[in-house]
Amino acid sequence: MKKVRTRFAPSPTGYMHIGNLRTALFTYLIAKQNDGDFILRIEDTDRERYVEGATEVIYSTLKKCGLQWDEGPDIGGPVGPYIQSQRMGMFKKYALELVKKGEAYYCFCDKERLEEVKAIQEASGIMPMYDRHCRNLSPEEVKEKLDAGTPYVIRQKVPLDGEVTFHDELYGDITVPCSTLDDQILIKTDGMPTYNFANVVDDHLMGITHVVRGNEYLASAPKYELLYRAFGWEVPTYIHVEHIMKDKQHKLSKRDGDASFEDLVAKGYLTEAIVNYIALLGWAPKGENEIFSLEELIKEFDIHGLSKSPAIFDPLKLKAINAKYIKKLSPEKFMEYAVPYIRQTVKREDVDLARICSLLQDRTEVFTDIPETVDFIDSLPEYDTSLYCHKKMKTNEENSLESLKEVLPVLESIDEADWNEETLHDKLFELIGKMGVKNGIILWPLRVAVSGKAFTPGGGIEICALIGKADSLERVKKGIQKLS
RNA sequence: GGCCCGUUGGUCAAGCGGUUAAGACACCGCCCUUUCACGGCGGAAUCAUGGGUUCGAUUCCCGUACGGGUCACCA
Repeated sequence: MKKVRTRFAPSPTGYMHIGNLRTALFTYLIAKQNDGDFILRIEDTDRERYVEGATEVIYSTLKKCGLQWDEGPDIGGPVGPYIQSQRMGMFKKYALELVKKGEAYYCFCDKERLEEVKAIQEASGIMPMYDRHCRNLSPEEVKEKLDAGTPYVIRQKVPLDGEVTFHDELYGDITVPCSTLDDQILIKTDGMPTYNFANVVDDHLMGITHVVRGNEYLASAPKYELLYRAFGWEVPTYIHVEHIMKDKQHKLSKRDGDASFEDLVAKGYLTEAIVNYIALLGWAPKGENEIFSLEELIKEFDIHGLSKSPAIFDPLKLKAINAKYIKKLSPEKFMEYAVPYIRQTVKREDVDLARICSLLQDRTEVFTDIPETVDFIDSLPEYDTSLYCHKKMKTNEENSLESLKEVLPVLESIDEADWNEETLHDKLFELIGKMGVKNGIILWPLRVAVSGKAFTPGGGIEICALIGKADSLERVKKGIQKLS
């Protein structure tokens, strides 16, 4: 069997959209699970959209995600060049070949005429399409115009009737009447190929066997099919994947601020979690497990598990997956990631950062949540006394006040030198035992008093140990004062 | 508008003619626990709609509704 070769062909826009990254991932997975080659081709022919440094964004994102290519602009390969703008010269020859075969033709219509035709068609409610004015020019007429230097394009000669059937690995066979297909332009007036034409020729020349692309290209697939047939080339396997949506109506877009890989990294997500999650967008694994490393994805991925309806990007689910990856981090690695975030709000030097991290790791979903969850360490936030009321703990403002009044002398009695979790635990449980109450009656109010928050990393004991004796006492007193 | 594609629980989704209709996320309840969290266990679904085909349709066919894509000398 032929060696599998897949390609990722992004335009350098300076921005790696999640949908593109997912296409790259799927493309990579198909290559690797078949011991094939993954090729990177930069499609930079749109000069107007060209952004400085954009190619580097593509390189670095793919590398970070582990999608290493086997051939590409930077490492070369047997079918280069891999930057489309450097391939521009080679297309016209193929278009001319089609003209010779009667599968394409010269068109000398100028823009004005085309617009006129279009206007008339639109006015009469017909779908705008080239009226094939130049389709049947005689060889003499063509030669005459050519000799006169008339500007021209080369158009594909689509059959006037009948239908075309093309195959998509996901959708199966799709049949379309030829009458709905336009005689699309292959070579522009400037001699350069259009995207659709360059794509077909490049894929063939590069020996691409599988093409994964967005669903928006489904409509142009029949024209591709016709082009391949006209050349007599083997058609690659096409897999059209659905879009990634923000919600049922709207695509994930740049302006939402979470559409690109960089956005997600900035939001505190781990690369591995992002890759894992986007694999799950529109693809469902066979088993029940959803957590996969790249290696595991290569084994598990199956294009037939792809969904034919749009996938909606669910930030909540990404968070849950990210949390799982954070839990798997070694304590050292977690600390490396977390400390900069902790330091955004915790400036004091006398805190045990390692302890904060160990308390934080199991309850961190996204790193960017950290600054807010630890902001009480430096200073007690303003809080409402309703926090003291907890139905399950059976606490209310009255008994919380009682508890804090009992707790205060106990805390005061502990020596500065013995101020640690162990001693605090012993002393407080001694008190709990003496009072004959449930843990929560004492511990809940204490946690609220020293943190001013409903959710904290660690309980009252850990927090007291963290912020030290002086602050603990002060905050408990503040609590008593608020409740009195 | 023409052509193409899709429609399963609050959300994302398995499912490919006969199932107690997976799982995840969210939610609720319980349990555990040095209190919140984490973890564990449990809970909830007339498969968009109307017709067929079939002994039997979530699964196949047709229509309807709704949603998406596409109709450039852009990629």
